[in-house]
Amino acid sequence: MQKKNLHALMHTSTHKRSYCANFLVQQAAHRGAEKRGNMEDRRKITIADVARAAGVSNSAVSYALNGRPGVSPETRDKILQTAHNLGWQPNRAAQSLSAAKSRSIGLILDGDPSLAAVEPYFMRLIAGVTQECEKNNYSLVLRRASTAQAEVPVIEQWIASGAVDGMILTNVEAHDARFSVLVDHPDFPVVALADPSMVPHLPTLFSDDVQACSMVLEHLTQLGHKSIAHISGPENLSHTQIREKALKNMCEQQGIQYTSIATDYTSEGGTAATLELLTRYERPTAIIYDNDVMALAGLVALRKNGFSIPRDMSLVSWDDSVLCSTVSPALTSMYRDVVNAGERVTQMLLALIDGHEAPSQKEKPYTLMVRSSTVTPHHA
Amino acid sequence: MQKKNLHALMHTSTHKRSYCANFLVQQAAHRGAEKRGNMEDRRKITIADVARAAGVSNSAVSYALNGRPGVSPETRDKILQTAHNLGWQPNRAAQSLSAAKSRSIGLILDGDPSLAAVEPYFMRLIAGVTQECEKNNYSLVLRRASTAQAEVPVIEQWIASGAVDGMILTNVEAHDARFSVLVDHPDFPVVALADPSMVPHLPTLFSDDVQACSMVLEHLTQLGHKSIAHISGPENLSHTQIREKALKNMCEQQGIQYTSIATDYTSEGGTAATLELLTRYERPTAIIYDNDVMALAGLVALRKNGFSIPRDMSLVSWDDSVLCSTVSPALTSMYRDVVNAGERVTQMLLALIDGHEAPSQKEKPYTLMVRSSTVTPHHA
DNA sequence: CTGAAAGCGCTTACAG
DNA sequence: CTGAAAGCGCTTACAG
Repeated sequence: MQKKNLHALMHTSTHKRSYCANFLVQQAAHRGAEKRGNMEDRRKITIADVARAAGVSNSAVSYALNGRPGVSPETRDKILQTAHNLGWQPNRAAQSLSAAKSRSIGLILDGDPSLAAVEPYFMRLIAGVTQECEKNNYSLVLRRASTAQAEVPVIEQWIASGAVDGMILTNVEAHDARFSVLVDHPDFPVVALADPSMVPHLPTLFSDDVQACSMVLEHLTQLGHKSIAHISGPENLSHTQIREKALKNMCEQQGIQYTSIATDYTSEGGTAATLELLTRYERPTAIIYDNDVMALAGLVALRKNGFSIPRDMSLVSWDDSVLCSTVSPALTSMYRDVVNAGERVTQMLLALIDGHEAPSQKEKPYTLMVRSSTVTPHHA
Repeated sequence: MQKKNLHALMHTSTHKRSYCANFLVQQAAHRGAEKRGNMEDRRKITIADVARAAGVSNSAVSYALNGRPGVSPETRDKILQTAHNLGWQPNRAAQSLSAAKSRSIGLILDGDPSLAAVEPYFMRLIAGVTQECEKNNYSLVLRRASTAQAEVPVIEQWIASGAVDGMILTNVEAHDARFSVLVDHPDFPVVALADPSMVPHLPTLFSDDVQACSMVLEHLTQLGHKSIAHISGPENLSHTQIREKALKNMCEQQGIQYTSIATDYTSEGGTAATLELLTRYERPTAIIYDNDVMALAGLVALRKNGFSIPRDMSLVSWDDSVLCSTVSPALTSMYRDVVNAGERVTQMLLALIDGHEAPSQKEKPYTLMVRSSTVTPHHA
């Protein structure tokens, strides 16, 4: 039925490109062949098929395919050969059921992952995670929830259903709603991307945001800045809290004026917070933005209000995307290798799944990319 | 036991620091307690446990939980209640094995998904796909390959292992290496995100790039442009070919000078192509970029060469990210609802998996976001 | 070194 | 309306 459709479709499109034409002929031939043995073809090839073809028992096949002792070298070769010839692949569900392992790990996208400001982060993280998964023949199972709270049932399901062997926890919040499920199941492997102080009961891969803060501050104070503002992400995120506290403490210690506004990582939030800063009596001479989208928005907003950048205001962006290096003036920013973090957090999780220890680790340090948006302020 | 932990946790969390310390102590206590009943605790709850607790047979439980006839209303209620009390969740592997369905769909990230230029596209697509998956209780399995060619073994494995019930095909190329595997398995559900003319044997969800081209051209010609350049993505992508052909044809028909340079979607590529354009004898008065990263790079490069934008050159970006609306001048760009495309392509795939027809569909039309980067050229 | 058999947790005809 | 039993495809003690 389907096949007839395809046929018709193909024949009518033959004059489009001879490439298609050829393709279609092969298609047709192939389909013709298929019609015959269809019912039989449908069945997937199992270990029993291989056993029959090789003239051995199922268990011999299993041993051979899993590289275990119990078969003679010759038998093993013969089995491997016929398995390959038949195009056998282990049935995932059967393996999982038998082993009580899914060979999958889970990641839940929370908040709005299509929010421009968080897209690059998640995508890079996923790139790293999948990269490492491929190496170990694991799959990444991706699900989605609107809030940390909404992740709870997904996690419960994962644990009870055995759909994944472990998971990666991102966007940790203070008093995170997910903690209690995880505490109830201390043997479910989990690695968090968060500061250990915020997640004392789980191994974490953490970025050294405190050190990053001190790098930024050192850069700015060396240029002569005495009044600095911080336009941050959402207050309840552990990331935000750590940066906020670190910057505040350091500024106090060094006698630097410090002010901050928490916002939401969006372009609009960045614009609004920047404008709010300008209305304050004492204006800062430098602004640190918690991401690049807000930094760009700030740059544009400042210009519209007659500021020349970097002359009248120095800007630092916390995330370093192409945007920072492409825009003019290029933005000084903190670079963090998120792809690598994805790889490492996956390594840790797989170690945990394999029953090893996975002590918390530090990410590669941030790099401060000094570009054109930070200069010595007027009065200095 | 667990509850006590949580309780304690909450009570102590009144002041920040002691929260951590206390938590650890309880953790330790918890683990200690675990050592005893470990063996029993480890076992997941199965249908047999529920049956025993409810005093019925396994099959009765199965019927009740799956909402099938075969159990009396009272029995059903009792079963559902005890299942819930015990925290039963179906074991995924067992269900998959029995049903020969994984309730998962696959997506392979190819090329370099952490390439700045493709990050937003993939992330939005994934956001849409997972969104729709959640609604239908499906999972998204994500894997990674460096090229279309490298996807082939992954696809073969998926098909033979039953790891996923179907897949979404992206970044289709001319003479795509993946076609032959898919042709060999015509019953494996696949939906492509590509123009039907490039994938005659698969249902597709396609954007109307031809219409989009005509919108852009109409906008530019109405402003008075007579010479237009196109800085495109990689030549072998079906997307690129379609846009290229459409723009070329339309320009010819309307007596507009047309030139194009294929590049790689990167910022560097955009810069280089833009500069190359400037060296040509006849300069265009407007440039269409195939993505926003290149458009921004072009804007900056033009400025560095003394061009005032939009006065000396009109710019159009094909993708509309925050970048386009935030930068100054804001870039005129083509908006495409990729999240929605992700949802719809998933709907199509799930329909196919359920044995329904899934005829090719058109995406929501592009919207031309007219902003400040396109104006009437000097000489007009 | 090899084979017959039980088990993983679910579903589903098939008898009662 | 309900229960006993076989089966999905693999793994793994356990006999030979």
